[in-house]
Formats: sequence, structure tokens, C-alpha cells
Amino acid sequence: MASGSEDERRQAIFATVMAIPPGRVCSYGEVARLSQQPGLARFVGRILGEVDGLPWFRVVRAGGQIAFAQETQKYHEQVSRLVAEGVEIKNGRVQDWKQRYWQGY
DNA sequence: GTGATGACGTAGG
DNA sequence: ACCTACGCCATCA
Repeated sequence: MASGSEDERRQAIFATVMAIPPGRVCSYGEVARLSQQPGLARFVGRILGEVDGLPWFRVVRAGGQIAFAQETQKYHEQVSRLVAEGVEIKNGRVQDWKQRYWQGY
């Protein structure tokens, strides 16, 4: 898979990220899979940084870890946004990962 | 053209 | 739990 033009792939990723329900989180790798592009987790991260209007804060690393270093501004912004939706974060980690993890409908 | 670099993931020691 | 090695792919020096 993972075929199609780069633009089509970006489109698919955009749609997947937009579909993540509030209060839930998803991993980069899962977003890639749900977008029919298994293995392209890095690509997902790049898109999140380029496109605006996406609920980028709902995407974390596999296992529930926040992708940014704790001392960065990005890290704090992501945490506050997740907390605002009721997602608990502790030591850079999403609590209750299994329940918070969204794997599509 | 080549090698390094990311908002990553999995496998193995 | 920690670390290394690869795989992935667009971008940039």
C-alpha cells in the first residue's frame, strides 16, 4: 500500500486525524495504518507540523508517550490541551492508555 | 549524488 | 526498563 501521490497521502492522514474523538488519543503509527499507509509514522509527524487546523495534540507515540521533550513549549501546550479534554498525563505519559487509545471506528 | 535528520515503530539483547 | 539497529520517506546541507 502507501501508494498514490504525496498529496493524496496527506489528504488521507488529514482525514484520519480529524476523526479522532475528543478525549481520545491515537499513535502516529496507528494514524498511518488507518490512512492505508502502514509504516509511515514519520510522515504523519511531518504533516502534523505543516498543516493547521488539525487536532495534532491527540496524536502521541506508541505506548502513550508525548512526542516532545518535557522542557519544550510544545510539550506543555499538548498536555494542557489534552487535560482540557479530560485526558490525564503523568511524567510525559497518557494515563489509562488502553482506554484512551482510539483505533478507528 | 550522498549522508544526516526528524512530532516514529518494531524487534532483539 | 534501557539501548542499539533497522525500516520508512521527504527535506536539506
